[in-house]
Amino acid sequence: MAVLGSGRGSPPMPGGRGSRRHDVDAGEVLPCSQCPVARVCLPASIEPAQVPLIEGMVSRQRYLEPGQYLFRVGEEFTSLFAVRSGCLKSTVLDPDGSEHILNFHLPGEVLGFAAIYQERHAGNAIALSPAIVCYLSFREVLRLAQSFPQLILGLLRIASRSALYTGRLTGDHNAVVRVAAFLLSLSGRLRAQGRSAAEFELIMSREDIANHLRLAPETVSRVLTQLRTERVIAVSRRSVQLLDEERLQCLAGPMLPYG
Amino acid sequence: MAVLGSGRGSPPMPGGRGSRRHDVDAGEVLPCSQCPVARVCLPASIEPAQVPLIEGMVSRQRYLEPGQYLFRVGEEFTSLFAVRSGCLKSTVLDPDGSEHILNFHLPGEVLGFAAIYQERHAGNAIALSPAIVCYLSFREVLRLAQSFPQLILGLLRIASRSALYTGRLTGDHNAVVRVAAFLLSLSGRLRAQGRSAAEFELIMSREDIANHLRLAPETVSRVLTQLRTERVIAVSRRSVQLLDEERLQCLAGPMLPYG
DNA sequence: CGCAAAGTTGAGATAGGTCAACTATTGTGG
DNA sequence: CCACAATAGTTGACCTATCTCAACTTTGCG
Repeated sequence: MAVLGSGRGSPPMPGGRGSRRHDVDAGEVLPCSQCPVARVCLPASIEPAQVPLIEGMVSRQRYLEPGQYLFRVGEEFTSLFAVRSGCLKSTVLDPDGSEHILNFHLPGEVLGFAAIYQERHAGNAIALSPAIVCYLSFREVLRLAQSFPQLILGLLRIASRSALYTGRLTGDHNAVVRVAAFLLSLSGRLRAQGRSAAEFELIMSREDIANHLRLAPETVSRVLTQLRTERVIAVSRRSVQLLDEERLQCLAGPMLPYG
Repeated sequence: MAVLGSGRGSPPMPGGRGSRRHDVDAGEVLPCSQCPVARVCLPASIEPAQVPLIEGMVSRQRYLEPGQYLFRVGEEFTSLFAVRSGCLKSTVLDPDGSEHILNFHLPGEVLGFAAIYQERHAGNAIALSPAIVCYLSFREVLRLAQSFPQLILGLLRIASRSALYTGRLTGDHNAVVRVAAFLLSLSGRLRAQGRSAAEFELIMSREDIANHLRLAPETVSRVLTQLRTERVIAVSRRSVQLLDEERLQCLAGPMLPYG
């Protein structure tokens, strides 16, 4: 289980350099009192009295450096994970070896669901930036769920939402639509975190975006350039500004940003 | 919307005509004692004592004619559904109106999960053949889940499996791979039902297959023809025979059939 | 400074889509 | 029972979005 520790991650992953940079950028660390679990799982108002119980699920926290694996294909599934800060990507692995990025996970989001079915992780999860995650012991979650029906619902809702999102992603939309929808999705999720939604940094590489959207990196690049040319966005390297959100919405098709 | 209009269903829904043809073909009706819910939700051995409780979830059953809608986009979500016989397709609807077939549901499978998130159905579910489904009152399911932790796990596993499947579907595989994987998936699921896995009828139209696999119907047709030419399968209209399953596996990439 | 990684841009190749004609099957009504 | 119409599927020819390959630029960092 602790294969994870490896330096800073990936197989190729050329030793991440300086460990000095980490001032936990990537945004604020969510206070544990409104740990993702609580915020996400419990619809609307969560009674303060429940918080401690919720926190009972969090068996530990972990700090990840960029490129470090949170879990790997085939590992035993024992926990779900909630992102408190930073960003991760999670993948599924086709047995033919190719890896698809199913989703990027921002603070407040929960990952690991794909593993429930086979009780082993069906893909990898890798930090894209310095990140802090809570471990949610699945056994404990199930135990607590018996006392808190809301929790069951919450879990199912998360699972349902992600299935829905993935389903939509499946759609045969063209490159512009996909990229536009992706930008809006990111923007919306950042807004949900109370961060700037109109101007933000892409935490992931073009290649990751391309993989996620099932496009060639070159295509992503071209589309971004095109959008810039049309003054819909401003992009330079990883920083993005949405200039004409309405038009972007329009390009994306009225596709829902995330749910 | 619903450009899919399968003959006798669709939006206009011309009250099911001839109610004469139905001898409940489409295979056996599963005995309620091993209703999908039990089989699917409860891993491995289900204690006979639990069966009645499980059955407590089944608030009603319903018979559907081909083309009939089980639920429609936007309807309030109150139940999950378990297929006892026949076959259904379930879709998600992009707000731009296009409809994707997320999955086909054979006996023993459960549908409706995508609706949990928004508490309304995010797509349609339509019978492809005469079908019988159980209604699983979601409220009741949640209630029972408190007494039967296994049930929670079961539900999450189903949700997880379908997310996984959809995730894999997302992959950018070419037409041959997709069709091959699709045939194997069907075959495997039929086998799981104890039905013939090497020779079966496609219950869905080429158009539905194409939509599901995100291809043009013509492409599906061409691929099938190609596979026939290469003696990997025999097809004629809707009947399929897997002649060289090994080769088919190989074409599909070692992609897992369903889970 | 200089290399390595990331990103951009261009040109040509191609898988699959689109359009359209054609065939086969099924159901309908005389 | 036989046209006829409607639906489903097949096949071909062409078109286009995207991929691939490759050169080039920029950035980050030792």
